[in-house]
Amino acid sequence: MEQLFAGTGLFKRLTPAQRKRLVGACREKRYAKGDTIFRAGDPAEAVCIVKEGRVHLMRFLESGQAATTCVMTSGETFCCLPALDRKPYPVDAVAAVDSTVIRIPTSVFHECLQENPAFLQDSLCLFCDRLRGVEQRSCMAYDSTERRLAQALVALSKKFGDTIPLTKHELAELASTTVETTIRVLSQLKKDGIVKSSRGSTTIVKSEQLRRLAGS
Amino acid sequence: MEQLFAGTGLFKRLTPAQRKRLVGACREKRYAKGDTIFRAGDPAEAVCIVKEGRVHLMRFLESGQAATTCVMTSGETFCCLPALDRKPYPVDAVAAVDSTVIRIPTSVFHECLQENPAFLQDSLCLFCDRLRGVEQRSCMAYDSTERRLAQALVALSKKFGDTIPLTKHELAELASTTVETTIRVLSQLKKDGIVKSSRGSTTIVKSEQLRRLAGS
DNA sequence: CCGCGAGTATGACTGCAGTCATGGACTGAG
DNA sequence: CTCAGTCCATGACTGCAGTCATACTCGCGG
Repeated sequence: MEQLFAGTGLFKRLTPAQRKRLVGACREKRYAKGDTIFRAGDPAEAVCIVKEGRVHLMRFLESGQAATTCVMTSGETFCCLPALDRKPYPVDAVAAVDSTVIRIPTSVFHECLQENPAFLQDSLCLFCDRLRGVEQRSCMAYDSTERRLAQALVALSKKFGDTIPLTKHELAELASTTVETTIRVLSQLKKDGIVKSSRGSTTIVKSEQLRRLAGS
Repeated sequence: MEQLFAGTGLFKRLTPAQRKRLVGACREKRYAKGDTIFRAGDPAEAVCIVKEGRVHLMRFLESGQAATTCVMTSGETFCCLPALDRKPYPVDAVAAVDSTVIRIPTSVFHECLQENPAFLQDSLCLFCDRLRGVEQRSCMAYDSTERRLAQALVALSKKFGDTIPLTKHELAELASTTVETTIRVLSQLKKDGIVKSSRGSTTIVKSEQLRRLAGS
């Protein structure tokens, strides 16, 4: 448990006492595949760390379709934003597979923030990065679906390596498109020898070419 | 000059000494319509405040077309992000009309940040808001152009009031669409009595209905 | 006064990707 | 084994919005 906090960059400058306090306060919880961990609009009760499994952060668009904004895997922290500004969660969090999540009460997190300027500064840095990332990605929305899919695959390969264990449906939600279009694009990429794909997973074969499709 | 800093929420908890230092360090500069203030990728030399005029922050998409991400008017501060993380500007800044801009050297801004935790905290808050805003808007990309335009108009009316002094071309760049489509949509809205429009400006007539089109 | 450029407007055409429908393959439960 | 449910795949159709072409109006400079 301790090493979860040591490993996560955000927590690296906590004092030992603070770290201990966090560890003492946090609770572990299991979720079955498909379970909702929290919904957009819920009060932000906890900062979460994925201990094991995979959690998707998603928004539901006006059109009714779901869009996955972020895939969190083992060791990753999510929803520090609501903990920092004490506003409700902005997204839904759903367990994409059976998962274990560690929950740190917002209040404790917030206390540490108040008493530790170094932690405050690291949080600010994290947010600078996030902001750049989101602004970057928000342009990508106007690209072709092929490019969006390529970008999604490239991003995922940083987490999962060359074999990405997501269904076509999940890929579609990440690229904000439909399953059908996802399959059509992947079929084309397969013909070009850029990826392989099987039930529930997609494997990148020529990462260089894929990266080029994604555009930089 | 002083009141610019007092007015901007971000600077409200600077000490008098810090405020004086900022005022002493900053330089005023005039830009003609169309001038580039800085380009994406340039090192972040200054935090900017629009003293007078209108500045557009824009990105150039892979497709080559320009997208305006933000319209800054008198009194507004922009590009604190690069000042905070000391990375290059992420967007281009262009004077949309003849404008005067106050430039605060990044170094001074950064010094204040280091020595003043309250300022640090306010910066973090600002970024929380920005992050929520951008994430919100990034979903909007997948809406219809009509809704995007409606949202752009609603947002602009908060800065300019009911009459928005932008050309159709500028509106198009804000909604990430083309001039032609913008004109077509506005024509429809005009027929429905929701807006009026003339050369170089658009006036909102039925803001309630427009807001409904924008979706919440 | 004329010419030019910017802004606005409209029509015709096209293409990307979403929708709908159908069917096959695999997996797990009972 | 059977059945149901999920996942993958493909074809036919459609519509939104982008592209291209054209033209009118306004304002400014020479």
